[in-house]
Amino acid sequence: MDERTLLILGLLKSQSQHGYQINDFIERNLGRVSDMKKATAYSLLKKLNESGLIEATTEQGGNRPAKQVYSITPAGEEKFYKLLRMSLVQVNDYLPHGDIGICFMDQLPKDEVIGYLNERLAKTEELLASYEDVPPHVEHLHGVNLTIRHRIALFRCDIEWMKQTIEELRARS
Amino acid sequence: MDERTLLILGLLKSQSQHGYQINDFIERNLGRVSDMKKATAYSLLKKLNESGLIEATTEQGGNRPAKQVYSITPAGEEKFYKLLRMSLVQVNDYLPHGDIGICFMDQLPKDEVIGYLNERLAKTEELLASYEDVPPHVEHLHGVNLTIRHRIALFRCDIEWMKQTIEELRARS
DNA sequence: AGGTGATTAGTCACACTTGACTATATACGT
DNA sequence: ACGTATATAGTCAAGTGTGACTAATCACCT
Repeated sequence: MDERTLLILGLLKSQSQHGYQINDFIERNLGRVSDMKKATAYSLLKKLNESGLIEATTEQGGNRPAKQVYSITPAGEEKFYKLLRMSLVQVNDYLPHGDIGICFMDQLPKDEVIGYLNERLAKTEELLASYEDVPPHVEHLHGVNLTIRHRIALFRCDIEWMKQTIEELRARS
Repeated sequence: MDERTLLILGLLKSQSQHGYQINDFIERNLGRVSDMKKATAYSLLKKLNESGLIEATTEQGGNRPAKQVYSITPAGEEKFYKLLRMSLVQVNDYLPHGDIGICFMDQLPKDEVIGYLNERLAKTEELLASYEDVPPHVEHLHGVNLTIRHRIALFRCDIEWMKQTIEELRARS
């Protein structure tokens, strides 16, 4: 949740905006960095507002319904820097999602498992290709490009591991 | 949540046991594969019991309070195999935890960021070493060893990425 | 026989997250 | 002028996950 707070504060730091814009930006540009959903963003905005890290001004545009425009407060900026520093020193400890299945692989015939892993391997290679093809560029967020490289590296690592695992299974008596 | 169901069904498939044993086994042997907490395990057991995938028999031992012993049902075994197959073909899509901070790194002085990343690098190397040193061995769950290798590979990948990133930051005008 | 700490066994209130829903405004074709 | 599709802006019920708590038993010392 700290990560998500950091994200919202970071976006509001560069520009005041309302919930919709924030969610839109995340969906369009940061889908590879965060999977926060709209409803979560709104509820976080509400919480951050209540705790004084951001403040809302009601904007009346024509005869539209009123919208809230959120801006970061000084307290919010402080929190932003604190969370940013925390995030930068934080070790990534992966719990790869699919590894519980790997634990129980002996419950299926070896050849069937090899088939599934090959399927997974192919899908992962496709996904990797989609990252390699599209050179990303989020205007003022240079760091995003580094995260894309990060994920490419992780996919390659996963692919190597799968190949090695399949090889080893094949070699089993 | 499917992953967690798979884990519980898998453990009950090899042996009927109560909630405490399940949680204990996860904490002791599978801390590197799942981070499911005790309360979650109990609530899952309850749900799986209600939906007929497992069944509970009350065990009265001496004058202790009664405990529930859970066993997998035929429906549960079917579900187990279904989830296992799903898990094996499922692509891992990493959203590395710390990458939101990376996105905003330009908000801090370059040298400060390099300092933090070096700290993170050192911590990750330590963690990697702890995985490399202790040769793991979970008796009847041979697949666990493969997951350990998986995580070692991911740590190495992360380390490479950090080194590369730090290098690039250093090289910036 | 009494105290202390670990082990066994489990519950519960609370926080977080999201799918599905509401509702207005704007664009655009016909 | 009218439908209808899309963008804008947000809410809410329901599900998931867990820290903190309760409570009995056991091991061991003194």
